[in-house]
Amino acid sequence: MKYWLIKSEPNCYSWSDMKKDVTTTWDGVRNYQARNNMKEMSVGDLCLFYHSNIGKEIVGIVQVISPFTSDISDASGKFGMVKVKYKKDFKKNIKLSEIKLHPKLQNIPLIKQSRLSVMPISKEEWDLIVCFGEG
DNA sequence: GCCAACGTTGGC
DNA sequence: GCCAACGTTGGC
Repeated sequence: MKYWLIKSEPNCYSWSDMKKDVTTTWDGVRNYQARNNMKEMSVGDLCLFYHSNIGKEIVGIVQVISPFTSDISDASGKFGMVKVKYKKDFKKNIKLSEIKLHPKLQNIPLIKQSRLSVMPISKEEWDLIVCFGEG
Protein backbone atom coordinates (compact mmCIF):
# COMPACT_ATOMS: atom_id res chain seq x y z
CA MET A 1 0.00 0.00 0.00
CA LYS A 2 1.39 3.37 -1.06
CA TYR A 3 0.23 6.88 -0.31
CA TRP A 4 -0.04 9.91 -2.58
CA LEU A 5 -1.25 13.46 -2.82
CA ILE A 6 -3.04 14.68 -5.91
CA LYS A 7 -3.87 18.28 -6.69
CA SER A 8 -6.83 19.83 -8.34
CA GLU A 9 -7.90 23.40 -8.84
CA PRO A 10 -11.43 23.63 -7.46
CA ASN A 11 -12.17 25.91 -10.42
CA CYS A 12 -11.52 23.00 -12.66
CA TYR A 13 -12.50 19.95 -10.62
CA SER A 14 -13.41 20.35 -6.97
CA TRP A 15 -13.91 18.01 -4.07
CA SER A 16 -17.67 18.46 -4.35
CA ASP A 17 -17.41 17.38 -8.01
CA MET A 18 -15.45 14.36 -6.83
CA LYS A 19 -18.11 13.45 -4.29
CA LYS A 20 -20.88 13.94 -6.80
CA ASP A 21 -19.16 11.73 -9.40
CA VAL A 22 -17.97 9.17 -6.82
CA THR A 23 -15.43 7.87 -9.36
CA THR A 24 -13.42 9.83 -11.90
CA THR A 25 -10.53 9.40 -14.32
CA TRP A 26 -7.47 11.36 -13.25
CA ASP A 27 -6.46 12.45 -16.73
CA GLY A 28 -4.96 15.56 -18.24
CA VAL A 29 -1.65 15.30 -16.39
CA ARG A 30 1.05 16.71 -18.70
CA ASN A 31 4.11 16.58 -16.56
CA TYR A 32 6.59 13.71 -16.67
CA GLN A 33 7.36 13.61 -12.99
CA ALA A 34 3.68 13.57 -12.11
CA ARG A 35 3.10 10.91 -14.74
CA ASN A 36 5.91 8.76 -13.36
CA ASN A 37 4.36 9.00 -9.94
CA MET A 38 0.98 7.94 -11.32
CA LYS A 39 2.66 4.98 -12.99
CA GLU A 40 3.73 3.80 -9.56
CA MET A 41 0.17 3.77 -8.28
CA SER A 42 -1.50 0.44 -7.56
CA VAL A 43 -5.16 -0.39 -7.13
CA GLY A 44 -6.02 0.17 -3.48
CA ASP A 45 -3.49 2.97 -2.90
CA LEU A 46 -4.85 6.01 -1.10
CA CYS A 47 -4.51 9.64 -2.18
CA LEU A 48 -4.99 12.90 -0.37
CA PHE A 49 -7.09 15.31 -2.43
CA TYR A 50 -5.64 18.82 -2.38
CA HIS A 51 -7.25 22.04 -3.53
CA SER A 52 -4.65 24.28 -5.16
CA ASN A 53 -5.02 28.02 -5.73
CA ILE A 54 -8.35 28.28 -3.98
CA GLY A 55 -8.48 26.87 -0.47
CA LYS A 56 -4.93 25.51 -0.47
CA GLU A 57 -5.93 22.66 1.77
CA ILE A 58 -6.31 18.91 1.83
CA VAL A 59 -10.00 18.14 1.74
CA GLY A 60 -10.36 14.37 1.67
CA ILE A 61 -9.19 10.93 0.63
CA VAL A 62 -9.70 9.02 -2.60
CA GLN A 63 -8.67 5.49 -3.51
CA VAL A 64 -7.05 4.24 -6.71
CA ILE A 65 -9.45 1.82 -8.38
CA SER A 66 -7.78 1.27 -11.74
CA PRO A 67 -4.10 1.20 -12.65
CA PHE A 68 -2.17 3.51 -14.96
CA THR A 69 -3.39 3.33 -18.56
CA SER A 70 -2.82 5.61 -21.51
CA ASP A 71 -4.67 8.90 -21.35
CA ILE A 72 -7.43 8.97 -23.94
CA SER A 73 -7.24 12.76 -24.00
CA ASP A 74 -3.55 12.71 -24.98
CA ALA A 75 -2.93 12.42 -28.72
CA SER A 76 0.83 12.00 -28.28
CA GLY A 77 0.44 8.80 -26.28
CA LYS A 78 3.07 9.94 -23.81
CA PHE A 79 0.83 10.47 -20.84
CA GLY A 80 -1.53 8.35 -18.84
CA MET A 81 -4.26 8.33 -16.25
CA VAL A 82 -5.64 6.37 -13.33
CA LYS A 83 -9.13 6.05 -11.93
CA VAL A 84 -9.95 7.10 -8.39
CA LYS A 85 -12.95 6.74 -6.11
CA TYR A 86 -14.24 8.92 -3.31
CA LYS A 87 -13.26 7.43 0.01
CA LYS A 88 -13.81 9.88 2.85
CA ASP A 89 -14.08 13.46 4.02
CA PHE A 90 -11.98 14.98 6.73
CA LYS A 91 -13.70 16.45 9.74
CA LYS A 92 -11.25 19.28 9.47
CA ASN A 93 -9.39 20.25 6.31
CA ILE A 94 -5.62 20.49 6.54
CA LYS A 95 -4.37 23.87 5.37
CA LEU A 96 -1.13 24.34 3.47
CA SER A 97 -0.14 26.87 6.11
CA GLU A 98 -0.46 24.20 8.82
CA ILE A 99 1.61 21.74 6.79
CA LYS A 100 4.30 24.38 6.38
CA LEU A 101 4.44 24.86 10.13
CA HIS A 102 4.89 21.20 11.02
CA PRO A 103 8.53 20.09 11.31
CA LYS A 104 7.74 16.52 10.22
CA LEU A 105 5.98 17.58 7.04
CA GLN A 106 8.75 19.68 5.50
CA ASN A 107 9.76 17.02 2.99
CA ILE A 108 6.45 16.86 1.19
CA PRO A 109 7.02 18.21 -2.35
CA LEU A 110 3.95 20.38 -1.85
CA ILE A 111 6.19 22.82 -0.03
CA LYS A 112 9.36 22.99 -2.09
CA GLN A 113 8.09 21.73 -5.41
CA SER A 114 4.85 23.56 -5.52
CA ARG A 115 4.21 22.88 -9.19
CA LEU A 116 4.18 19.09 -8.95
CA SER A 117 0.61 17.81 -9.14
CA VAL A 118 1.04 14.15 -8.16
CA MET A 119 3.45 13.29 -5.38
CA PRO A 120 4.28 10.45 -3.00
CA ILE A 121 3.54 10.74 0.72
CA SER A 122 5.35 8.62 3.31
CA LYS A 123 3.46 6.46 5.80
CA GLU A 124 4.57 8.76 8.63
CA GLU A 125 3.41 11.88 6.81
CA TRP A 126 0.16 10.18 5.88
CA ASP A 127 -0.61 9.13 9.45
CA LEU A 128 0.12 12.59 10.73
CA ILE A 129 -2.05 14.36 8.15
CA VAL A 130 -4.94 11.93 8.57
CA CYS A 131 -4.68 12.46 12.32
CA PHE A 132 -5.02 16.22 11.82
CA GLY A 133 -7.98 15.63 9.54
CA GLU A 134 -9.79 13.60 12.15
CA GLY A 135 -9.97 16.78 14.17
C1' DG B 1 -1.47 41.12 -10.15
C1' DC B 2 3.13 39.76 -9.19
C1' DC B 3 6.75 36.73 -9.20
C1' DA B 4 9.56 32.43 -8.11
C1' DA B 5 10.28 28.06 -9.68
C1' DC B 6 10.14 25.10 -12.94
C1' DG B 7 9.36 22.86 -17.64
C1' DT B 8 9.49 23.24 -22.67
C1' DT B 9 10.90 24.88 -27.09
C1' DG B 10 13.88 26.05 -30.61
C1' DG B 11 18.06 28.29 -32.50
C1' DC B 12 22.77 27.51 -32.76
C1' DG C 1 23.98 19.32 -26.24
C1' DC C 2 23.67 24.04 -24.53
C1' DC C 3 21.12 27.82 -23.28
C1' DA C 4 18.04 31.85 -23.92
C1' DA C 5 13.39 32.85 -24.33
C1' DC C 6 9.06 31.79 -23.31
C1' DG C 7 5.03 29.50 -20.99
C1' DT C 8 2.74 27.61 -16.87
C1' DT C 9 1.72 26.69 -12.11
C1' DG C 10 0.58 28.14 -7.89
C1' DG C 11 1.64 30.74 -3.55
C1' DC C 12 1.39 35.25 -1.82
